[in-house]
Amino acid sequence: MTIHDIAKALGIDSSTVSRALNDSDRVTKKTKDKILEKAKELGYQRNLLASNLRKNKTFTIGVIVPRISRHFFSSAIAGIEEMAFEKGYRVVICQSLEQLDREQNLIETLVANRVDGVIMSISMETLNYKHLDILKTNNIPILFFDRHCDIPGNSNVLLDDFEGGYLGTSHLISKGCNRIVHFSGPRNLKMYQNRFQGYITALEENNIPFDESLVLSSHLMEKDGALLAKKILSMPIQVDGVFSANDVAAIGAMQYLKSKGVLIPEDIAFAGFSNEPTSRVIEPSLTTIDQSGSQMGKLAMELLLKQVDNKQDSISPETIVLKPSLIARESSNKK
Amino acid sequence: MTIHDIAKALGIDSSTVSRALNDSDRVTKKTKDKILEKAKELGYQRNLLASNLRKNKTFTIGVIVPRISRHFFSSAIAGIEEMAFEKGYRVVICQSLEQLDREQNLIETLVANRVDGVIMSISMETLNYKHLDILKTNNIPILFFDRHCDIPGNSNVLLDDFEGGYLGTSHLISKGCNRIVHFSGPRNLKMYQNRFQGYITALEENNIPFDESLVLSSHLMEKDGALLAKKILSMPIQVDGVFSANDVAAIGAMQYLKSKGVLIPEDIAFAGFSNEPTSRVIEPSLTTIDQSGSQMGKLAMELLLKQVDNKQDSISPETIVLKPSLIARESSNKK
DNA sequence: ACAAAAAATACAATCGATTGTATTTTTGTA
DNA sequence: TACAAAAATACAATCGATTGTATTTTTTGT
Repeated sequence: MTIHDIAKALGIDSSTVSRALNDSDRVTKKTKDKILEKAKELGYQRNLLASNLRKNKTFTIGVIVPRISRHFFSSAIAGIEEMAFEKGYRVVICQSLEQLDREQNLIETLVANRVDGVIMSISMETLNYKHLDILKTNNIPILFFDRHCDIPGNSNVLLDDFEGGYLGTSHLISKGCNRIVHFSGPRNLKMYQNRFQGYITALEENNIPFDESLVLSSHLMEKDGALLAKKILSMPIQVDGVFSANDVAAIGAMQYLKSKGVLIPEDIAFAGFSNEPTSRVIEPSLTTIDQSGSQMGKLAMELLLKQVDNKQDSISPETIVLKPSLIARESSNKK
Repeated sequence: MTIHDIAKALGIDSSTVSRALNDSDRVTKKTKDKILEKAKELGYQRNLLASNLRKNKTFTIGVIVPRISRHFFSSAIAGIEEMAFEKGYRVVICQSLEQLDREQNLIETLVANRVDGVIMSISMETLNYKHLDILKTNNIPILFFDRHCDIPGNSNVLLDDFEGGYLGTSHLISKGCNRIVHFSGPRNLKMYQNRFQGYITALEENNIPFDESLVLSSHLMEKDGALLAKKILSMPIQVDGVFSANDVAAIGAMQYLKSKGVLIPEDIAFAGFSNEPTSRVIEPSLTTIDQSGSQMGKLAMELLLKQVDNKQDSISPETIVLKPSLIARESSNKK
């Protein structure tokens, strides 16, 4: 069922049908009505493949995240999708599963599908950005989101991780902690470096000497948290607080410690990062740094669409750094 | 950059270029190599819009879920996407936000984009399926997933909700409950009807009289759970167990009750449905019915692609019903 | 009522790739 | 060497919608 079928059925030309369906003022209302009615009667559905091909525009944005099922990403996607829908765009969502080769493959597919723009959060394996060149070649704007990427000329929507690290650590200090362990993530991710720097700065500002042995790196999974907690208990120093670079590891640690009879927050206070839904529910509820995925998603899409919609007069790239906020809960509520 | 540019650069015809790029054996290896090299040199990227238009096939599957950020759906999507990727398909993910008009809009967009198939979990507002007709008109196979839809001729991948309802309720009864409230969802969703039937059957088998006033319907959000919990406390009957059709509502209720000093499971035992990550962490940990989203997603995609790939000899629709399993935790561990 | 202006519609090229058919080139064999 | 068969390549139509230009129809003013 095409515009030609409608045209034939009415004995008119397909160009008139096309214009009528696009509500052009080059078609009189009478024929417009006739055409619309016939279109409905025949169950016509515009073929966007043809339309997009001709117009060289797809109203589609590609989104690549490491893993859809991570709460932060799924809520970010929800925000991205919502804003896109509002602005008349569609979204193709892909997951890199933290693998560089998948990421590369996805980029190529998105280019082949002629998306109008790309929003992505790079994988942990991504150390260079050669595979992103074809986006530039094809003049497709890209926006990095959550995970920073320092190739110039692109927009970023990020969280101020330094500030988050600083907030979390300062909070613990203000509650009376001064031997604070930091759970950090893979060292190549800027995000974790920044949270770590925030931790250090908070210590310095409060004249607490930095102790290298209190920084424990891992992949920050729940089981890592439990392992690190075990390590804490075997330390010669009496640890009285933990600032974890994510909630998941903090929760793993808390559960291990609780099972060993350690009191939280009295013996060891906790603060995490990300505000996972679980953190509100665990007992004691986990103090954390909020990073509103949905809001970041909306912002990212809005910013990218500004570039997409004004491609010809090339809007200059912009980096938005969102301020995180501390959510103080019971896990740090030392009296 | 098109095949015509490559053709012109080499002084050959674009049809040969096309065939070379598709590795047809109608092109000799020597010219193939020449073409591939030139394609790489010019940074050629196939235009899938044109290709799909010509081939009338997009290798794209549309996925509509109520809400991406719900854990069950995001893990299902992860499974869907993984299987699609493996089979050479792409996935367009959309959320209906439980709204019928959005759902309708999304269906139309997917049809206009000529997706090869649709996987969907209908919204809570969806009471009739007229808006799905255009899929049939356009000969696009659809598979319903998680939320059953009884229009004939389609495949379904479902959980045995009856069995789940039965398992959860029986478990509570075996722990000594006999005045069990059931939190149910919107009545139009078969899923909730089935969980409810499982609840009734478990009561009957244990000679516990069914009491209509113990069935409380809502949208099963966390705040609904809290509201229903309040209602429970004002009931003339002394309730001693709650079987909730999802974890989220159960958690909302538990938190309200805990704040009111009600002991769980001693005063009121709880069982939920879905095995949300939070359920493992709340105290007491929530007994629940497990439904593996990722596995369901993979299965759904595999089944749909069977239909898509053999459209001409119309594979007969199939309904796969997965068996749920009970995860007994502390919230029902009455001694 | 008629020419000129304006409005409505038709014609035809185009987007980029695919594919059936026609033509040219190569290969093998007598 | 010649000729048929086979292989390689070129030609041209097509997918469905859009859009600049040309043509026809209607409207307007005198």
